Amino acid sequence: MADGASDHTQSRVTIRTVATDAGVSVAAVSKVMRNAYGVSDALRQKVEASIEKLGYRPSVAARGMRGRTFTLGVLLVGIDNPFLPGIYQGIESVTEAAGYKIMVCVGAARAQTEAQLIEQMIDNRMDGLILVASQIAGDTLEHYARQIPIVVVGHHETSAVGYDTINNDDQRGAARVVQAFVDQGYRDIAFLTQFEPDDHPADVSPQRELGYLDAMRAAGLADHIRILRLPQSNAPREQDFHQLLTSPDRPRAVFCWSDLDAIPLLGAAFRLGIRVPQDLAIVGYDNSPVAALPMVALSSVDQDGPHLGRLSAEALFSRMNGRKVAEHIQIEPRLIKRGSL
Amino acid sequence: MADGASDHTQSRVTIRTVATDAGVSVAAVSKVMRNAYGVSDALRQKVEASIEKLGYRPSVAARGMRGRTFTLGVLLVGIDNPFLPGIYQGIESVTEAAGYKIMVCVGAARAQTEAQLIEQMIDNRMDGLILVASQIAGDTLEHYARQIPIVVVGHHETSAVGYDTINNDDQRGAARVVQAFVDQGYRDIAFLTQFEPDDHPADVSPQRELGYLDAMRAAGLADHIRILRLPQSNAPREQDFHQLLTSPDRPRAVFCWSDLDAIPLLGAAFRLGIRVPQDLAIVGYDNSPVAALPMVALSSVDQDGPHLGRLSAEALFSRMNGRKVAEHIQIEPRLIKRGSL
DNA sequence: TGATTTACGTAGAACGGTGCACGAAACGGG
DNA sequence: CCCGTTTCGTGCACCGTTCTACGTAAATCA
Repeated sequence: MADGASDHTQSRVTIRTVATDAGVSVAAVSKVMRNAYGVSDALRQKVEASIEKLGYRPSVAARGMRGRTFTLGVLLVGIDNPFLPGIYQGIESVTEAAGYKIMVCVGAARAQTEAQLIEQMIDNRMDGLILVASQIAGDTLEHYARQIPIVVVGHHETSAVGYDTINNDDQRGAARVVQAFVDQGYRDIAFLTQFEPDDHPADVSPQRELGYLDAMRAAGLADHIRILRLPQSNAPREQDFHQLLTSPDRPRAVFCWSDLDAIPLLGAAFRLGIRVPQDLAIVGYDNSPVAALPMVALSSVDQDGPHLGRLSAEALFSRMNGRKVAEHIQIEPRLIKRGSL
Repeated sequence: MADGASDHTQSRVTIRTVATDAGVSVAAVSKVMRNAYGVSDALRQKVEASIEKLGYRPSVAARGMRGRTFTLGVLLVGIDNPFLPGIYQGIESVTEAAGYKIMVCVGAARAQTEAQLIEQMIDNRMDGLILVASQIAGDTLEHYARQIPIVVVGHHETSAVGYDTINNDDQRGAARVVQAFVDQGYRDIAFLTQFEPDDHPADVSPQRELGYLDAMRAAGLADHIRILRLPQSNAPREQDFHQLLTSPDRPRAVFCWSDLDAIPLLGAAFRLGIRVPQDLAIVGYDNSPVAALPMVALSSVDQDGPHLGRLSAEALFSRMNGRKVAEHIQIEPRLIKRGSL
């Protein structure tokens, strides 16, 4: 445990330093910084000159104690999820234009860790929070939402009252996949997931499962419904896939809840010499960059991450500006067809 | 631009609330929190009971004004670089054990943006900084290092005095690749990069270039030295690759500065029907997860990101504990051979 | 037992900002 | 020319912690 402190005593330039240098009061400098009402041009220029000269930057921490930090917190599920960069980029484009900064916390897809990270961001006095694919339960979120404006992306809490949700329509996306399979003449279509729908019904995977079930029934394929539920894990699951693919009743087509599993599955098939799509058709979800590689050529549902990101940042701003009634937006997913289907 | 503030006036539980509730002074509560000297068991228990009851969490921002925040800042080049998750995980493993939190800023591989982000983290009163693959010039870093303890990963500033650097030995890694090519009988070995060595000689790519040059000369292949320098860009570069691969003097073997370019190059080759490795051998750097997919099977140099991460966090802690003399650590890279070579 | 430590708890001044309340000019209308 | 408005700048009380300095009571020693 680290305990001592080094002497990085570069005696920081504070608002007082600037005030002294410019020969005005501290309050005057503060006013200039916040461009508040009641500042003459002469004053403004004096102060700005001193700020420039001294290289003054206000302390976000200190500012946060009374005012706002102009910083938004973004909680990401993990750092290696291909679905995140697009969303992040969308968020950033909006926040940057608004002059807000972003601080990121990286979760571990465990609800308790994520709650800690949310608290950390609150304790760091962020002005608002965007939670991406968080697994936290709805009532916990309502609790935090009373303390800070929150927008959730990738989590379907449509009855949430204290915060907004932004999603692609996962049920519709799943339906699109089933439809595409059916159009190609497939009937034996399985759904692969690693989540129990009862645990976190608001998560994306159960939503996709629901969409799959409905679409299969609507297509008259209720008898062919088949859910392959892997044990939940972050570890590579080559064994599971190997077993699945070599089993005598291997499905003809598999819809994977995410590219995260679809791509390794494709890899396992490749290794076993199973031809895709002749012997096995696969479709994933999230349209990660890897899916687009020609040697992968995985069909996948695109969520338009940047759009989701932009919408969530905009929703957060409007909420920070006083909107009280919750918004629940869903955008249209799009199936990108490649060689695997 | 957002300007109003909502009424998230959940009147936060502060140290004063706790003090009143427990019937002690504010200072006493503070002492318990920091488990400082001079607290009786009775006092501690009273206070802890109140903390528990009220769900008190200290404000990091306020704490940062006088003491330490127990939070480290991590600056990442971008969010979609496959080389980052491993490093991040390594950092996290040691910071978590030490009871420190992490806040992340995501750069854009532009020096100016990154400088702003560093300032942002300083302004947010982080206790120390880990910069991953930052492109900031050495003297700028020295400047910031006077204000806050800094460790740099993935940037070879071996003469740095005010901060530490942790790297894999990129020159050696490159040499390993050349050696492996030579061992297989290749002579026409090109190096593919998108960076000018003069711009940022401390970056990893110029280091790998240097290692390539030395190794080629050492192997008596000075005449076969060939640097393919793409225009620097984040955009997909299918055209560049297409042109390179269809050119009459296409090299027999290509060592890519990073999997970031090696994988798309492999994709372009696949699309053109160029057999790998029969017609074209490719080796990358960073050993990203995608490289391990059987249909990709890209040979690549592994840096052991988690190890780099752990070392950097440890270096940061030791620096925060008062070490003044800079440390410059290099670990051994390892070539992972797969089908592409 | 009296003198000295030692242990414990508290007051209060920082830290670096914000923003309200106030006063002093400058302005303008009758 | 007087008085009510604006306009501009300042003083100061916060915000939620840390931490030094200090007072008091208990424990230790001679």
